[in-house]
Amino acid sequence: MDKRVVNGNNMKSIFKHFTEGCESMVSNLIVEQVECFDIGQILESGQVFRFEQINENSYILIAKQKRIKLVQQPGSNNLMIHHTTVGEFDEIWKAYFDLDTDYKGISKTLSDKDAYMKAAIEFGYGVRILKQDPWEMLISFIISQNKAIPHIKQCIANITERYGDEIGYDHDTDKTYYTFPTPEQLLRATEEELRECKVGFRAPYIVDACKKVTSGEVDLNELYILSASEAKEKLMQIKGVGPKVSDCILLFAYSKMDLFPTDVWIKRVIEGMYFEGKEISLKAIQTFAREYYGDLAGYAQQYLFFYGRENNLYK
DNA sequence: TATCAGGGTCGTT
DNA sequence: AACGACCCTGAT
Repeated sequence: MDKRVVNGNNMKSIFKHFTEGCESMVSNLIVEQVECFDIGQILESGQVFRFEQINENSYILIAKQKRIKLVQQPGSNNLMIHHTTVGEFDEIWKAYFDLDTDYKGISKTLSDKDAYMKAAIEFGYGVRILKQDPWEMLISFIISQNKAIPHIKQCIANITERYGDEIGYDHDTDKTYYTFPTPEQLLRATEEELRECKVGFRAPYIVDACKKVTSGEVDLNELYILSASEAKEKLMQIKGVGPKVSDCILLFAYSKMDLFPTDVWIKRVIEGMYFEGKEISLKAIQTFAREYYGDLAGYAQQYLFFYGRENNLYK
């Protein structure tokens, strides 16, 4: 058994590297001492759509052109990642899972705000904000509008099966998985074909996104260096991308952490917690969040979304 | 069987 | 600024 210990990031994580059986040449990895990290909470917090739960403690995740299996025992600070390597961990997963960010400090600051936030963070202590692919987030959140999460996942799966490249077969789920199609690959899809993927009235929006991204009219790489409001303006040039969808893209792919995507769930939670259940405008919620949570608004949103939706609060 | 809402946005008043 | 329409699906 090949065993290796690597150390050294802000979290002082230790990685053990091992190979298991002879099923494949790709090895597995144990990440030790992960803080504020619960893989189930992270995946179920509504920011990512390409995963499946295998059992209570295991998930398959498709991201970064790869398929990994994640296992974490309840309350454990150890995370096992199957089908990956130490090299891949350093290059890909460390950033993807935002492991260099001090969630202990962030959750402490937010918990001290008020009892509601404290309760939300106690409930979702292991929530993190992933750093995902901009193009995939753009298409995924265009699809998300006026849809339930299981349906969103289904549409995205349909699109990847039809236009992505095969990644491989998974024994646990008995399914074959595909990459998320590139803008060039998805550009080949007609509106009618997209409707066959069940995206409905969003099909022309996806066509428009493909055109504007492949032509360079909207440069997704440029958005990293733009301010949140400038980037938002760019994204909203694409049909079907409004304020909520662009906020999600900028939070979940570009780490613009001061944004506060406001959907029906968050709206209800904020109204219930801070406005005595009275209905207030989206604009008022944005203003409140920006002032109250400051540059931690994005994190607050994620804790509140998970808390509110998992507990069906204020419905 | 019918109605409704779901991580909103667009086009029309 | 307000309002209905919109594909499709699962829950009542």
